[in-house]
Formats: sequence, structure tokens, C-alpha cells
Amino acid sequence: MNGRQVSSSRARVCIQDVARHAGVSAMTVSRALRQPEKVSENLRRRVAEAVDRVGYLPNRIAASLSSSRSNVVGLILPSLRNSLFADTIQGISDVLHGAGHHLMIADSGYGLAGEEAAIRAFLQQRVCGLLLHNTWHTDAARRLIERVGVPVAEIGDLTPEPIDITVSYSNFEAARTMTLLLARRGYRHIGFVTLPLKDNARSVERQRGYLSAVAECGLAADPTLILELPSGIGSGAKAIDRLSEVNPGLDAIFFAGDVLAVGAILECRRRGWAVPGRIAIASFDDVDLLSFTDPPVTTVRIPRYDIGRLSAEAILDRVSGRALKPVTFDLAFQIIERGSA
Amino acid sequence: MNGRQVSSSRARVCIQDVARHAGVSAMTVSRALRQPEKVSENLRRRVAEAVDRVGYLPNRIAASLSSSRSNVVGLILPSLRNSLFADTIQGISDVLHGAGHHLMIADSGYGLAGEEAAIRAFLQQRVCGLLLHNTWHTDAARRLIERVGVPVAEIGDLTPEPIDITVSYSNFEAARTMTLLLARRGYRHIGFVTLPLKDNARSVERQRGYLSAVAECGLAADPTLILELPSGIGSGAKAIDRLSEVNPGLDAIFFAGDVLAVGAILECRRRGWAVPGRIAIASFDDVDLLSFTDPPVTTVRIPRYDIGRLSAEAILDRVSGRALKPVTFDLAFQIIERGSA
DNA sequence: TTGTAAGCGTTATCAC
DNA sequence: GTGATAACGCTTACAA
Repeated sequence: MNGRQVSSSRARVCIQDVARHAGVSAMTVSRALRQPEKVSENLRRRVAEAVDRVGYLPNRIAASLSSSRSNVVGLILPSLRNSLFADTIQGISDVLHGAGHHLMIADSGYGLAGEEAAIRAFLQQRVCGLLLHNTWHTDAARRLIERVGVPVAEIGDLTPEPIDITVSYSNFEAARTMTLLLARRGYRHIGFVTLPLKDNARSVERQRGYLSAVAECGLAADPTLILELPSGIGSGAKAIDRLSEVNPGLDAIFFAGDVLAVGAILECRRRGWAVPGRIAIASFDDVDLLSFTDPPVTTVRIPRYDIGRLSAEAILDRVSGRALKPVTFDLAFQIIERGSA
Repeated sequence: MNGRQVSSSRARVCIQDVARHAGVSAMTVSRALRQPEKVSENLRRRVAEAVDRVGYLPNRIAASLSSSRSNVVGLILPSLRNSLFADTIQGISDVLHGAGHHLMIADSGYGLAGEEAAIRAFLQQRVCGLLLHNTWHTDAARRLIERVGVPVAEIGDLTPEPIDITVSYSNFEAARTMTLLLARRGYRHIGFVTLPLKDNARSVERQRGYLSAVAECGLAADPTLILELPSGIGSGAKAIDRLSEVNPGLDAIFFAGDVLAVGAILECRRRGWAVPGRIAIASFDDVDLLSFTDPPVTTVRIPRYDIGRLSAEAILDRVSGRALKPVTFDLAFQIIERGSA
């Protein structure tokens, strides 16, 4: 193996080299490659030959600088570790790569400051579009985006005042709908476990949805029925513990995150509590896991792949000038009724 | 909201504007920003002021072109949808962003041709390094990489003949070890279910590991004990079906993928088969799911976050010139013994 | 310590 | 249909 040596051709092959080999000008090569129809048949062939003879790899950096047009889209997620985002990323990637664009990914670490830093970094990379999972941003981040005028799609929640494009579902309505379902099933003391609310519009909206439903049904808006816990299997058990201790009448719990619900199911089994006999359980985010528990968990299914696909398409439409006005895609969530409630 | 208008300052702010406002040359601004220590105290302040007065966002595209140095690393995975990769991506991202670099992601669609296309595209973007999950590549892809001389780390399997850097674990040894464990436990008719072998070195190596262990133990290398199935919950049930029909004596199955094992566990419960009483089950890839099944599944745990972290560090070392020679990190896998075997 | 000039590899523009 | 020339916004190399 001697590939490591950078010897032979110190200088990278550039469009000039192709031009020389094809006996034409650089400009003609550029045209032959990007608008083959604008060039004579035989020239197209000569250029193509020269390209693989010299092993030419067009330099997109130079092209971007020259044309002031980038083909990279930036995506900022709260975390890359959370496998919930995988479907969305795939949706984005499928659309982007299908159109000759590229995807840069960063995480905000579940904080607004982290998001701002990532946005600034992406703007320095001159991304042609920005996909943000957050709907809350620092003032500085908003100003940055508006000043640069880069197309942006917010995808984590259907915000009423989007910066530009928004493609998502309503966390508020989803939580409200699930809570109403529980109430309709006859549960009267419905607990709610939320993930951390700080800097997280989605968590806040889900809690608002729960509260709204509770009020609509004339149930007591009892603060002791609400618990904020960090994500994790252990939190599910802790929730059962705390909520049932303070509220002897507790007959259902709605968890704002899948992992919490799994922990709760396990804790119930440990205690020998029948689900939903002793207590009903509902969840948010339809991860595969939830259909394998015993009983399987009633939950909200989110159109994750489509959120990715449609948001990427909206960005490309904007980039290409095909669409100029802000758009809102309100994608439908779906209540998946299973055995736990 | 009037941010959409691109009016006010048609031309983007550039380093010249900062220079003018600070009363210095462009070069001095560049230096003040990149090597503050090489510049006088008061000048540093004047430049900093000018920067936020005019709202300057350095153009990394121009910087890259000018310096022939990019700060973007490309990662190519078989699929983005597979949540197994999330930890690895986070590991990579943490290191890269901590060092002011960026991450581009693409998927190869589980095919060698797809990988080659992604590699070519990334090289056109002039990435400074490449992280490949595959260890098999088309000849053209290898030539491309060697000609350009870009640092590469292969991370999906510990290949004996890496292109450059390799940071992974041995799929062969992991599968072999697990199979030996089953043999030591007294199972004599151990089935093996592999994921598709086409274009997939990891699958092939796992199967080799199984075969090697079987041979070592003097067990029959019975082809009817081996089954190749696509991933998916349904495949687990199918495997139980087919293998047990042909092999009445079957007493254990080793699944080369987590989802398969979950499907098998469910199928066993449906049939009322005791696990491991009637049949033992072992798996590969320690997804959370496997510890929640009943019984929890004995499996191989892979250091996924560390693979990401260390491979990214190795790439950065190479990029910065700190390390020049190929490296091999053989990260340890871990057998997690649980109830299913 | 600071400034000048010449690229980096393309594409936009306008002649031919 | 094809080519010459000037950007694009920054950094390298070197001069002051």
C-alpha cells in the first residue's frame, strides 16, 4: 500500500488542466459540465474524456465562492444521540442528496445558546438553508438569520410565529387530544409527567395541551398531578412513586416522552399493578419499543420522516427561487390506541 | 415581520468593510481574528468593535479556497435511519465541533455504488477527512481516495487492511466469542441468523466468527443451521419457524442483529416456548430494547460513542499534521450476559 | 507590528 | 457555440 504518499501530483487537477487536454477554454469545460445541452455534441464528448483522463474533481468550494451559491443545508437538533431524530434526518437527506445538495449536522445540546453558536457557525459556512428543530431562539440568533436572509424551516413544533417556513405538528394539540382521550375513557385523576421545560418549547406546549384538556373536561387542575423529570428509564418509576403517593386516586398517567413510559410500565409490572386496571398509561413519540411492552402503550405517532422530507423540499424550493413566501405545513399526528389505556 | 426582505444591504459585509471601520487593512483584520496574540492590544479591540458594528460573519468558503484547507469532515453510513448509529454520530460531532470543525453526513443505502457516489460528492466539497462505516469499497472509490490523499477512517469493522486509519472492534471476534459462550453453556445445535451478506463486510465477518467457533468446538458445521434474512421484527419469528422445523434438535439461536432477536423473543412467548429452557437466544448490538424483553437478551455491546470520538480525533490529528502514520484502534466489545441464554 | 500583491479555482458577463 | 476577463472574499508570502 503506497497510497498515503501525496507525491506524484502535488498540485490538484483543476479545470484548466481539463481545458488544456480537451483543447478548449476553461469556461467551455465549465459549461459542458453544467449545461451539456448548451454545447456541441462532440465537444461534450471531448470534455468528458479529458475529465476522466486527468481525473478531474470539480471544486465545489471555488464554485460556491464564485457563484455566491452554496449547496449545503445545515440541520440543528437538540441532540444527535436521540434516535427519535433518525427518521427525520433520513427524510431530509433523501431529498437533499436527490437534488445534489449536502447536509451538515450539529446539535444545540438542548440549549438556546448552543443553538445560536451552531447557527453562527453554519452561516459562516454559508449554508444555503437552515433546518432548526427548536422554535425558540435567542434574540441574537433571530437577528443573525434575518440579516443574512437565509431560508429557515422550523420543524420541532408548529409555531404560530415562524421565522420563515414551518413544517411540523402541533405538540399542543397532540397532548390535548391524548388527554381528552383519557378523560373520555373515564379516567378522572390524570397525572402528567413532562420532560425538562427549560428552553424547550415542545415540552411547554405539551404541558399546555394537557392543562387545556383538563380544564375543558372540568377536571381539577391539580398541580400535584404534574411532575417534571429528566428523561430516562428511572424517571418512569419515580413518577409512579411520587404521583401515586400524593394522589391516592390517581388512575392514569400521561408521559410526555417514550422512555418515561417504558420505565413506568416496568415499574408497574414490578409492583404487580395491572395496566390499565390499576393505572392507565399513555405516552408521546411512537418508538418501536412501545409496541413491545406488556401491555403495549397507547401513544402519539409523529410523521417524522415526512417532517424531514417536506421541510427539506420547502427549503430547496426557497433556495431555487421556486417559492418565495413563508409556508406552514401542519402535519397530522396520530393517536395509536393500544392496551395500556 | 420584515426580515424576509433582502433589501438594506444588498452586498454582504466582508472583511474590507471591517477593515475600513477599524481604520486598518484587511490583512490586519484577518490576523486580529485568527491570531489575536500577534496583534497589539488596542488594535484587537478596535477590530472586535468594528466586527460587531458592521455585523461581520467571516466567509469560511473563501477562507477554505484561499488556504486550501477545509474544516468539514464527511461521514458516510449505510443508513441514517438506523438508530444504532446515533451514538457514533454524537461522538464524532462532539469532537469535531469542539475543534471548530463541521460534519457532513450522507448514507450509502447499504450499497458499494452508493458509497462511491457519496465519496465522490464529498471530495468535490473538499472535505478534510472522511469517516466511512464500510470497510469494503469499490475499486474506483479506493483509487479516488488514494489519489486525493484525504485522511480516512474506517469504523464499521476492524479490517486487517485499512485504507488508512481504522477505529473499530472485530465483528469476527465478537461473533466468535458469543458463539463460544453458547457452546460453553452446553448448547450443541446453535443456529445462526445473519443479516444480508451482500456488500456487507460486517455481516460476513460475524458469520465467519460463528463458523470459526463452531469448528473449534467440534460441532457440526451444518448449513441448515444458518439463515440469511432481512432485518425486521418479522424475520425473528420466521427464523424460529424455519430453523426449528429443519433442525428438531435446535437448542440455541444467535442473531446477528438486535431487531431479529426481539422478534424471536416475541415469537417464543407466542408459542409458549421457555427461553432459554426450550431454546436459548443471543444477539448482537446492545440496543436498550434488549434489556426490556422477557427474558432480557444476552448480547454483544459495542463501544459506539467511543468509536465516533476516537475516529474523529484520529482524523483531526491527521488533518493537523500531528499524526502522520496509519493507526489501528482495536476497541473492546463486551459480552452482556442476561437471561436469554 | 502592519500592509501590499498575488493567488486559490471557479463562474458571470460580455464580446466574438 | 466559444473564449477572454474580471470578480468571489479570503490567506499566503513577503515587503515595509
